[in-house]
Amino acid sequence: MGKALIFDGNSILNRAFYGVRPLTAPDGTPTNALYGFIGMISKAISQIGGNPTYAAIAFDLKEKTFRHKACDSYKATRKPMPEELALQLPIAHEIASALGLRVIEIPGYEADDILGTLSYEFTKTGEHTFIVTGDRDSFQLVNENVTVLLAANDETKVTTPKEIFEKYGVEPKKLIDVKAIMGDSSDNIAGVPGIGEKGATKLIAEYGSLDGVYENIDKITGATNKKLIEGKESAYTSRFLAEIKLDVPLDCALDDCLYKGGDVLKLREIYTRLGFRQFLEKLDSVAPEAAADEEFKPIDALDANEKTVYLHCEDERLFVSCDGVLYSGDAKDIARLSGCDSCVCWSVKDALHIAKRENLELNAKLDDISLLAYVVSPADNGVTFGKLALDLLGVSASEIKISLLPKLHEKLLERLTEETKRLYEDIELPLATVLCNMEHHGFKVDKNALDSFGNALEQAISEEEEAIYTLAGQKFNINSPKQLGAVLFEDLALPHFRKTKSGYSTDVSVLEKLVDYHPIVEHILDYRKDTKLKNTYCDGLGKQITEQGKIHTTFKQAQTLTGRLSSAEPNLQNIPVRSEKGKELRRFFVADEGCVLIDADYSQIELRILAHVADDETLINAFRNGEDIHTVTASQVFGVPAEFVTGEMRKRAKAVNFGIIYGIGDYSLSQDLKIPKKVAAEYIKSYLAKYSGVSEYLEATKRDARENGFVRTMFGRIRHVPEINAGNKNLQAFGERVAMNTPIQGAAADLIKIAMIRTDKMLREAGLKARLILQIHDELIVEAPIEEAESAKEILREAMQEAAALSVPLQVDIGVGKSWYDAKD
DNA sequence: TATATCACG
DNA sequence: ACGTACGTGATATAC
Repeated sequence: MGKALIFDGNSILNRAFYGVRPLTAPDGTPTNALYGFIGMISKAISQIGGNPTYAAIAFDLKEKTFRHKACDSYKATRKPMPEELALQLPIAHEIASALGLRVIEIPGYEADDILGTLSYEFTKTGEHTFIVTGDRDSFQLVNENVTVLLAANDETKVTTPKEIFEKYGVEPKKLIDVKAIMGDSSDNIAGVPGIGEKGATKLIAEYGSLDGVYENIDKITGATNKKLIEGKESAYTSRFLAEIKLDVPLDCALDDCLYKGGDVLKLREIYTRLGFRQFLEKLDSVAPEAAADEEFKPIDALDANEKTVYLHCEDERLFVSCDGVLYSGDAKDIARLSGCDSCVCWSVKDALHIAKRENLELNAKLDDISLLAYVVSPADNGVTFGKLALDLLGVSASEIKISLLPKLHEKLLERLTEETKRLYEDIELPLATVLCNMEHHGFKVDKNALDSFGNALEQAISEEEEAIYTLAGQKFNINSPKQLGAVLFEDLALPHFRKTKSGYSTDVSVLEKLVDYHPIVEHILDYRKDTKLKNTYCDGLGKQITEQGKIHTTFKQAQTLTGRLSSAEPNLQNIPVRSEKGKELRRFFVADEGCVLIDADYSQIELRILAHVADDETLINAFRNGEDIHTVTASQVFGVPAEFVTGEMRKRAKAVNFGIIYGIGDYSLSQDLKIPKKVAAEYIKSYLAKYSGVSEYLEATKRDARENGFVRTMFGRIRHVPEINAGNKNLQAFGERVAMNTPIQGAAADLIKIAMIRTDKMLREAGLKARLILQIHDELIVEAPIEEAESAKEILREAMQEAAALSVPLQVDIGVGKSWYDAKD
């Protein structure tokens, strides 16, 4: 017996639209529904074991406001399709067809009726039919030859007659009669008013059908009887509407639905247009294109003198394109590039690292393609070659192809605006050199002390383990949220406050609520803290210490959506500080011999930027007068003079200030402060009333984002916010928060980058050996020979404080010490 | 590979 | 009725 696979096109496209986060093609077309659509179709094909004999997809035609028999209110109340989805509908047709599905639309009939008819016809030819849909209407079609695959967000659930009987208590065909009585508001089927799913199911299970119910109407008593009699006409109309037709006049022969596989060329074209890299790569693996590997000449043959060269460095290898000819060589061959006029790199920082190691200077004018791409449009999870090649050139590539660098460079220059050009030239590009030096310099760490701290933790962890096992009365893996959840919420029967998609939540906020219920909880919290410190910091960092006793992080400069740097392998931007025990780790981050560390951080940088960009009088005055900002906010929000602000009021005001920066919500503020949502909402309202400049600014920013599709920092950095115009309400709300937060967080990121470039420059010009070694978003660390400490400190202060002239002063707090712990006070 | 958790600003 | 603050990276377990 062969297999026939048929899809409810509108239904799965709709599911995909609401289930997949917003995505857009390079030209701005929304593509999220298409992305999910393709995924569901491929998944269904593989789920039925591949190679169906027949494959088709049914769509509703647009003008389906009536259904065969006059019923003019039918679906009249349905909301119109959101524009973002409507735009994707014709492309879905195109894709379905390219995937090898026969597309069927019949005027006057719904997709359901087409599916019904097809399954009926396929059953006659001896096929087993699989119907893929997102809603349950098709369940009435299920029988031993017809299976429904219900496409949920992530999984498809197979539905057989047996399962329907178990779940609904009637056989599939009887679902029509059930629906005739219970109705279906989403389909505007009235049913019998007053009887719902339970009652309808019971009636049909007992009397077999709608006719059976009315034949036995005398046996039915009470209110149900009355409702049934009054609703009889509606019930029969509803039954007509609920029954899927099996005799739709198809406009094609069954043989037209024979499945012959997808059209790879056509799919490649569509996926490229839409920016679907992953699907493209899958196509490539199925039907590899004759993409000839790049051929390289030995680099000895290169004469770069006064030329423009394109360079990519990969570990120890160099790849160069010059005059359209490709060369490859070793790190040492970077010398061959001296004398070139212009060196366009994928990553200037990588190139500088190699040059540094070879004790060479790259004198040419340098350009950085990844950074150009970053200022043009920062990407989710960072700028990568693959994404860029696809967006700009429509080429699918999983690794860097040197031959494409010239084209990418050209395309990016076309997209550069005056503002992003300045951001690139004045900030990102010069910063790359600074970061290279910081990474190369590294941070000295006392490995022995780190190890002994780790051993002490180990001791504590064992004791906590013991206590936990004893209190639980069993041994189990405390690190497994699943096992821990079972112990806490089943064996010990503690109340669970929250669930994750895979079970009970066991995170701190939950555990903290449980400490008074059982002594085990305290131990688990300690165990969590200590294993985190041991695994991530003692052991994790320990592995990264070089023979020279230093740790060299890698700063990713084209990674975040806001313009911040990120630090990885290891991450030195999340070394503990909030807890006393964790903070101890900073004692092991030390200055080199004869040196001290100078640690400087901006005070309230984001609120100061908010004051400036929002031009809020109250906020500006508070900063100009050097007042404590959280106290001022408390005084405003709670309507009391500053001298009457209590510690608790200040704490709450501080949370409100954070909330404003993040794009506030009453629920989250209430969670944070452990106060009722209503009270939190009042705080916010009160804040926005007092800080009218901020309020107006936030509204204007959201409006701009909706109109332009992106937001911008005062230094010209942009971030696209497609979410703000999404169909999904939660996503829209997220888009609004992003729109409010990014200009602030982003400007702070821009500002400290400027400060870093200035610090580096000023230290060098002063002839000092002191150097920047670390950045943690609003904090800079310089390592300086002891005798330079004072001058380096003043340079750092000036570089940071005068990085930009805002309408409020920038305040920098500085400490000096032998270790990071000592330097931060 | 994805999820849960937790470290930071 | 639902879901809930912005931005990251590392580690563990479990699929």
